[in-house]
Amino acid sequence: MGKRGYHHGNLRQALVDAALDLIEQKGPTGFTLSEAAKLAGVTPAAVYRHFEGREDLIAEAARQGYEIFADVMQFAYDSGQPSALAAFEATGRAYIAFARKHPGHYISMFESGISVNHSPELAAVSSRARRVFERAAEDLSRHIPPQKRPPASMFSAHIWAMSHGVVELYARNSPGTQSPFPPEDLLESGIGIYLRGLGLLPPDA
Amino acid sequence: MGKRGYHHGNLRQALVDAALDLIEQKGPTGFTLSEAAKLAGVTPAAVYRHFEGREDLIAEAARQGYEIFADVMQFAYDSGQPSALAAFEATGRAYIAFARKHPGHYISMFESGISVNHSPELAAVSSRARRVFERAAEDLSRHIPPQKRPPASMFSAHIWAMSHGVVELYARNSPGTQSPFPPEDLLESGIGIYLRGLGLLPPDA
DNA sequence: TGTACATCAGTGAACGCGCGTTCACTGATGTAC
DNA sequence: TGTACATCAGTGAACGCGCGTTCACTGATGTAC
Repeated sequence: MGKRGYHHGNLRQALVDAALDLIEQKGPTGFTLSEAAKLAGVTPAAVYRHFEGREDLIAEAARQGYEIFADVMQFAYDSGQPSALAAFEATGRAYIAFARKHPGHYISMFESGISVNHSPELAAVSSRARRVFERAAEDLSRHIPPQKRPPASMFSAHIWAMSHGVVELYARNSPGTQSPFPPEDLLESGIGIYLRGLGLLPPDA
Repeated sequence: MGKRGYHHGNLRQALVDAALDLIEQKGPTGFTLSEAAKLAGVTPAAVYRHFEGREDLIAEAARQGYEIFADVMQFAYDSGQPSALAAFEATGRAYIAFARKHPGHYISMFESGISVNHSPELAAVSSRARRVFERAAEDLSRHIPPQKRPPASMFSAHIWAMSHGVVELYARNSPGTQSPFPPEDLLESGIGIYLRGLGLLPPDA
């Protein structure tokens, strides 16, 4: 199944890239199939050779995003081993690094309104990403005395929520508000305080 | 300047209410000026008697949202006095209660892409809301020994981020994901752990 | 190597649609006398 | 109280636009012989 040759070469991926560009620039609302086609140097009708339609194209952008996201998180997790704490903190940093480096993907995944159940592939890769996050939380929570240990999934939900909140509120200039601190620092210090609250960091580091 | 009488009575507010309904149901993307007019029982052109256009209508919905939001936060803050901790926790709870009770407003404010600088009124009321939040954080941070005290604005940014993240990720069914915990509990426990990390709650409550 | 043929990615024209916005108007309401 | 007039909220028709999508087609590419 050679993709080289033919008229365009690899229009499918070119369309995904165009969509990511547009979504990054103009938000999920501003993205139109026609414009993505134009950006890829092709007629709107050509899109239908590769995708079922507009939503399907966004879903593919999101899928590729989750794929990168899951890989990046997995790599961060692995590289922090064997320390549970280091692994956990690395996944936190990887989260925000991903959002910064791949804003088009991030928006497709979390702000485009696409359902994670759009396709089985999308559902699969999104839960792969979630599992990395949860595993990091589980490993770390083993260091907490059982009687005061919150469920690992709650733990990871807290961190995910704070990460996402930081990205949405402070890592974009959109709300017109200036972020008072660099998002990376904001998240890192927030997670630090949270982990201290769990007794996983010394009380006065 | 009597608003009663005339043809409709109070079309301006009816349009805002219609917009809020639509935004709540179909997201900021799904909202159209024409549909809002139809919902208010009026021709699209009539909207232009009261608003400059589509964006202006959304901005007014957001403005009313911030107004309610700031009031609610202020009330929560006041009713937690004189305890700084109680006041702080009350504003946290008020945040998520607002998001739950006024989803249309919440979306207009934070997800519609409207700039907080659309109008001076909008900018003013949004910073009023932020100030309540920051004041609660400042009061509370006075109980932290100065040398290990983070800036109050960072503190409030952490809490705001976690609150927003919980709302976006777990208080909507949109991503198809089931929330593993009620958002209220998730946020309350998250804030509790965070405050413990700051030494503002006993280590094993 | 050269020719005939099959494939199928991308074309270009067309469609119906709902959008936001404009404009001259109309007719219910409020007001002056 | 009644009549003439002014106001102006909402109408209805029209606009140009870009959207997503369809369809029969064409012509560059790859393949068989």
